[in-house]
Amino acid sequence: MAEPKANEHMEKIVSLCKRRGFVFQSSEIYGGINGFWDYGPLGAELKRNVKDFWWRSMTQKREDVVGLEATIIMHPKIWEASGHTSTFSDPMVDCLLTKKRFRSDQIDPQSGTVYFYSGAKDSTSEKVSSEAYSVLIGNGKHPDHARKIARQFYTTRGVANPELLGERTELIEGTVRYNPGNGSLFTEPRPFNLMFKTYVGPVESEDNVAYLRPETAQAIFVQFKNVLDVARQKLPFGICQIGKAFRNEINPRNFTFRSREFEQMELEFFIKPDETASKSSFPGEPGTEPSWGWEQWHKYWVEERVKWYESIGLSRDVLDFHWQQKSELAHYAKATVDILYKFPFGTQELEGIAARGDYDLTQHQKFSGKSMAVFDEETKERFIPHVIEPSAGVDRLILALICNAYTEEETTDEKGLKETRIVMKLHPRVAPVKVGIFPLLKNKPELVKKAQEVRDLLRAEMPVFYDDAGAIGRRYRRQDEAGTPFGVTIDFDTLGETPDLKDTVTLRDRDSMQQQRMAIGDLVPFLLSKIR
RNA sequence: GCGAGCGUAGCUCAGUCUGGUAGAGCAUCACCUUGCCAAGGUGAACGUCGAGGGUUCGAAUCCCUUCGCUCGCUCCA
Repeated sequence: MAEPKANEHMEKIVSLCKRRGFVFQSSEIYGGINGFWDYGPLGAELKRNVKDFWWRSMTQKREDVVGLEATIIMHPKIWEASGHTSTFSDPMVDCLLTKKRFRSDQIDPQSGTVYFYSGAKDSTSEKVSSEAYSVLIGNGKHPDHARKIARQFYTTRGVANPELLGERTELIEGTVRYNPGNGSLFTEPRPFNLMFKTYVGPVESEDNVAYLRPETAQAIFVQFKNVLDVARQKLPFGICQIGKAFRNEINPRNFTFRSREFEQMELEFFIKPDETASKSSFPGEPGTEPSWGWEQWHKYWVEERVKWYESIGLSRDVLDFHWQQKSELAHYAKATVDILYKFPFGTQELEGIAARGDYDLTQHQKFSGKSMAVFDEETKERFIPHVIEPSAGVDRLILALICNAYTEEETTDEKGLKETRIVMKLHPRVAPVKVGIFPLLKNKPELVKKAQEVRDLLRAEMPVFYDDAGAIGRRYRRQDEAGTPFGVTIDFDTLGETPDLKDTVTLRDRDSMQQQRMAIGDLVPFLLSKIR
């Protein structure tokens, strides 16, 4: 049974997240709030490290990508142009019999005879349902069709042997209130707006409705021209952004995986349309070939992103890839590749890399009336750029890193007793704390003093954690759970008990538990080489 | 949103059926001990039993409502 095991595994991870301060439930003392999560001390550092590393990799280390930080609340027209206002607020209905959900605007109007019932009573017990119900059947069909469906419905309402009450019929035309599949009545249409709504200004009127952005991408598109004007970039080039987005999810699930408030790291990489690109000069610098068409750029970014995940410890064998079929593609996309991680609760998406064509800029040109076209000096052509969009969810990446790092190791101690060592094998680049610093013994002031000197030396360069409480092994194990990749212990040799070893410390590796002797002066360069 | 299960200390859980003023282990803090891989000693702190309401002389326990979590369905432009 794989299922209970996966749950058990996930529960251990959730438990560790709370115990060590990676993730807390938002507003916990008030009972929590569904779909919102906070990061504790270790989680906040981990997330910051991931975002900083992404930002450095995407923009600071590249010539051809610049950054942007836009507001969460933007002009509501943006969401009309992007299609979110219409597709995010469909009225939905549920079939009362099968519970299947439909968009009420996609139901084909039907005609026929409606059989109404006021309720049903059980023929063998006293049980009664007084819930009204009705069934639509095609004209000329036998009434028993309707009665059969109605009896099924009342059975689901707890009436085991329903005897239908108050039957009456009515001819009806062009209704969308009944399930075309089985004739069952739907629930009342309920609006489903996945965007969080608010009002700009003190008056709550329809004129000043605004939305919390459901994705960060649109901000980049609407500022495209401004960035192009100031950034001294030529196509192809990109604009990236890290920021919060909000979706009022129907059903948040799987710990932080699907939250209502989440953070995205997105790049919109603008390229020439294939016709223009094919006339452009070749070759350029690696990663900036101007003559590449969208398919080459798309592949390029998929590969870049996979390499990036590898560089923070998510190797190709824990990732999975899904090239979306034509039928799965969103309305704006020419091609989409999902990068997925094998979570304990299933293989789920971390990032989507979409070739969006010129859909977004064209929409904004249409809705704003402002030209989004650029002029290409080389080919003397004007065109609306096309876009490749690698869009990653930060919070689900953090969860993937945590799941991937969580390791239980069976070890045997000196007495031959089996014990479990829990280690968070986070990549040193993203680990919240880089090094733990320990005096071998607390009750020897010389050791403590020297350890504090080492702490101060290292603290200037990286996050450190100083601990002198309890046995040394216990302190190592505590840092194992926090994911701290290195431990430095100050012992009597550090103080010069063995003259050759004066001013050296033991450096313990979290994953192998191996120790090596290192001069204090070598610590900073060594550690920096591991964490950068 | 529907259905099922669950909610007691920081964590894992016992106690709930059979109502009588709250327990264990681990973790935490202090001191001691500890010469390199946790769980030695002493002491301390920690829960209005998810919340609200009801029944009762008395509710963690029974009833109702609600919030949260998990699973299945649904949803995920």
